[in-house]
Amino acid sequence: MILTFPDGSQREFAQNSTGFEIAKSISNRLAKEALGIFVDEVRYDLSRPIKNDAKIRIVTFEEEAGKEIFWHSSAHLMAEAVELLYPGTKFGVGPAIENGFYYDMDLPEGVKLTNEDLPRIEAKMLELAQQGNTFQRVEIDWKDAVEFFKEDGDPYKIELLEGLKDDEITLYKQGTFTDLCRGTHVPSTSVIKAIKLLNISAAYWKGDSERQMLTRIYGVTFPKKQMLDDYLIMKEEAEKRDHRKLGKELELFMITPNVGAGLPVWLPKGAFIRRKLESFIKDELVKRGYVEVITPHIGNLNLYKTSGHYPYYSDSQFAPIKVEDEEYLLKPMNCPHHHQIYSSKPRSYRDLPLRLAEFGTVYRYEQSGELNGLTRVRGFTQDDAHIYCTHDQLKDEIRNAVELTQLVFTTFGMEVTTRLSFRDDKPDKYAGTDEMWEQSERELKEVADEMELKYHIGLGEASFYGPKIDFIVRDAIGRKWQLGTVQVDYVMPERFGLEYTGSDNQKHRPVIIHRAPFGSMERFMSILIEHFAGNFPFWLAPTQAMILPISDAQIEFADKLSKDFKAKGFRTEVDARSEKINRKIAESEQQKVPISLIIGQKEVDSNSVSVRIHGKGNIGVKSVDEITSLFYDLDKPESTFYNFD
RNA sequence: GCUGAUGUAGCUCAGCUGGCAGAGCACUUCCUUGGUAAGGAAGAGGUCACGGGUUCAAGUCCCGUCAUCAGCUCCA
Repeated sequence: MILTFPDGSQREFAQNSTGFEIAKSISNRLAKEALGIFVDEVRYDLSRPIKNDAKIRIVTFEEEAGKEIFWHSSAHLMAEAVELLYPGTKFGVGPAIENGFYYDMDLPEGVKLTNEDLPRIEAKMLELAQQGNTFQRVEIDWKDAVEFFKEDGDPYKIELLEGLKDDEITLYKQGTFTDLCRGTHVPSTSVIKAIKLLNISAAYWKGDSERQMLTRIYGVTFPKKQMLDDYLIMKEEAEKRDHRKLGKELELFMITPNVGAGLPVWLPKGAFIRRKLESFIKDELVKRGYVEVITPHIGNLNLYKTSGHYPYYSDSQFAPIKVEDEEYLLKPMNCPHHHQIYSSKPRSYRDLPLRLAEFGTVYRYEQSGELNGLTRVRGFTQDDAHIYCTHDQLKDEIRNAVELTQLVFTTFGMEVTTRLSFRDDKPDKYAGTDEMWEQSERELKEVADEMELKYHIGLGEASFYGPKIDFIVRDAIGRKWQLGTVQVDYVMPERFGLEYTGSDNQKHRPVIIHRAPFGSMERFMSILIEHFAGNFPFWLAPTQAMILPISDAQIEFADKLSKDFKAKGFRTEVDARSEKINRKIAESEQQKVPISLIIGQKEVDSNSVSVRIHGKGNIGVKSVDEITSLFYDLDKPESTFYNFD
């Protein structure tokens, strides 16, 4: 048979040659590193005979598919270890994930695992890996498979089989462990050289909170020990960026049960950065024709009954406040308030688009288990705006809103993924007519295509009143969070009876765009802190420069310098303690102050400063005029990534 | 909300099998006046998350509550 390689070259192989033999014929090294083989885009085990002419591609750990095979096989290995250590364990599913794998299992009565048990399982896995057991693929009848797992006493596998009646069933066997699995697997457990089990937690069977809670163990493995070491170092570095840790160290915010879970309190430095971000956006709003409004933190419950938020989201709202026969809700959304502003007077098509903006604080009763630093809270501020426009204006307005959101991410150099959040086929989740949905999804997609956004479509991710374009970022430890959002809404204009008078002197419904480039200030701050690892650029830093006199003799000069800088609008402090200069520098660096200005007698005599850039070091002496002009250059968003070289 | 772990000084953490509450950093005072990442000494600082229980005796064991962390479920 003729096999075609990825580079287009062809070679003849005996029929029923295996991937392993093919790899071996290329090089011994490839044979050692190969984990699987694509045969006409279908993944094969290396030991599986290839029957016909095909396009093939050998897979190693270097690529995603290789990692997937490797980690999925590792999940089987872990299951084998657990089954040996805790006989009677029943197994759910054990997939590869982005950075490793997990396996969900139902441990025998009375067995409770904690993180302390992980090294023991790791050791067992390593022992089994070293045995070099092969993964054997067994094709089997559906009935025989059910029979097998009945005997094995594993109800979860039988349930999985129920969903696979029409499929070809395969089992994989390595050592003493046999699993229902479609594969692919590594040739032998011996390729797994380094193992780290990361944590142990719980997960519902099939993700259904009504069903059995299973024990889930997460782990990661590598073909080389060094790769694990690198991974662990990276992970440690990432944890250092955690905004909860930095928020405390840099005194940015605090969360205390005395105020309430999920209700962050902003300390002076964090509040400063947040205000700075707000004014960054406000400058853009002026340029883009928005007008600012201010609305109260609570609103009549009827407002939310009209909008439909109340029935849809009553579970995640704070209970209504009853005052003199009226009920009020801590506002979970700003939109109904803004709609009142729209409808406060007759609107003409000449008034549109009307763009109402507000940093509006909203309150949602998130489940206690969901709360997480600043990324998931119960009170947060949206950089919200509602754009009321005509159909003709809609696409332009969506485009403008998306551009503003992109400006935010490019300014800070953040990597985002874009998702078109559309509805799924569960009609009770959504309001509005099919026509409205089809139209608004089409329009969103058209804009996304015209702007050449790279996006994926998230079915079922829409809000109840319309589809959205969401911008999603990752935090330091890889968790994904939605930040910016642009949403199309045909439903609220109906519900609130919003109208404008057209050029035809007839009444028409406007369309609404909900949009928030940062999303929530709290969540954005959390991501920003992690993104910069606390090293805020000059224009955002609460203290921009720390002035460090070497001895008491220079304090007077330092104070005068600081006063002059402050008069120019810069944020400088003087460290006048009787500490050695090394100490002062160390602390200024630890506080991640962008610039330290060291003042000795030489600098006083020559009206200059010795300049030290955070994370870079000493860049030499500059005159006071030079440093002032550098400060002016640095003090704007465009200088976020200023290069000091 | 669910499962599990954790909660000791402002911070980071030790405290064994129940027997006087500990360290480093930070803080205060004093000494030191220095050239690019932590000078020295002394002092002060605690309802061991909260509530209950067992015990002669509880930071330590048991129960409950709250909070935090990990994951699941949810997220306008």
